[in-house]
Amino acid sequence: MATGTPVPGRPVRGSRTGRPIMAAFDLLGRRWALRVLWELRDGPVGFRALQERCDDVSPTVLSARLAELRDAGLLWQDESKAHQLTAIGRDLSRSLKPLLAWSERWAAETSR
Amino acid sequence: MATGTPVPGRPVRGSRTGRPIMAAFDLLGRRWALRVLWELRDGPVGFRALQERCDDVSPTVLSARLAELRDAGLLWQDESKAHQLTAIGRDLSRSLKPLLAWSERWAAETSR
DNA sequence: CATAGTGCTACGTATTCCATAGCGCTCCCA
DNA sequence: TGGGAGCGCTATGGAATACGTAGCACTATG
Repeated sequence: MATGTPVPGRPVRGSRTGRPIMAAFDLLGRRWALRVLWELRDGPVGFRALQERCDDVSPTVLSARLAELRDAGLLWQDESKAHQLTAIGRDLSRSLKPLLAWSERWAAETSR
Repeated sequence: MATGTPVPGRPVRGSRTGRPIMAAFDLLGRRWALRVLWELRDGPVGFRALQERCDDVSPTVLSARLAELRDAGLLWQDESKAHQLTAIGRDLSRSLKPLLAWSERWAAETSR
């Protein structure tokens, strides 16, 4: 699984260029990846708690996403095995904030 | 396919709440969704051209993603069948800009 | 010990994605 | 007016991914 993790600088699934944004799209465009980052935005969370927050995602997939995001350097595990964001991971989390605001405009738009 | 499209205000795959951000995660967390929005950021593009820009994504998936994004109100087709962003779609595209900047910091971080 | 809780893996099934082929249509130019 | 080239998009079968359930190993607590 480690070698399949998208990382900037080398070709990824869906792009031969290795451009960072393409690696990001590959990494984040996998099921539950965005959600996991989102649920970790306020601090460390254990495996089962994280699973609950993600509407009981199957442990198989959660484990795979966590491993990928860890390999990509976005999160890590402390001594108590809890998962939490790294500095660059928190940075990404902040970069996703505009998405929250957008989604509410989208909701307003859609309900009209 | 139309009924499976995530839309804010009703339950989506991965969340019963229907909160807009969750619908967005479901919609955008599908393969090629982010990439398609990205490639449409500068104006209308035809089906085959879009396919090329997305590193020859299979037409099956491209067609599915386009239908979902269309149902979600993020893009539409003009008379010549070219696909382009709606106002709210362009808004989302702008909201993704911070992601580009982040991906470059990530690349710098990773190569060290 | 026993019980309960946590982190995570195994494994079989369901869903999604993918590659290739090709249909129907329009445009162009002989 | 017909033949070719381009377009948008769908059909189909096989490969990859996600899902759901069960359960193992470990720790803390009684």
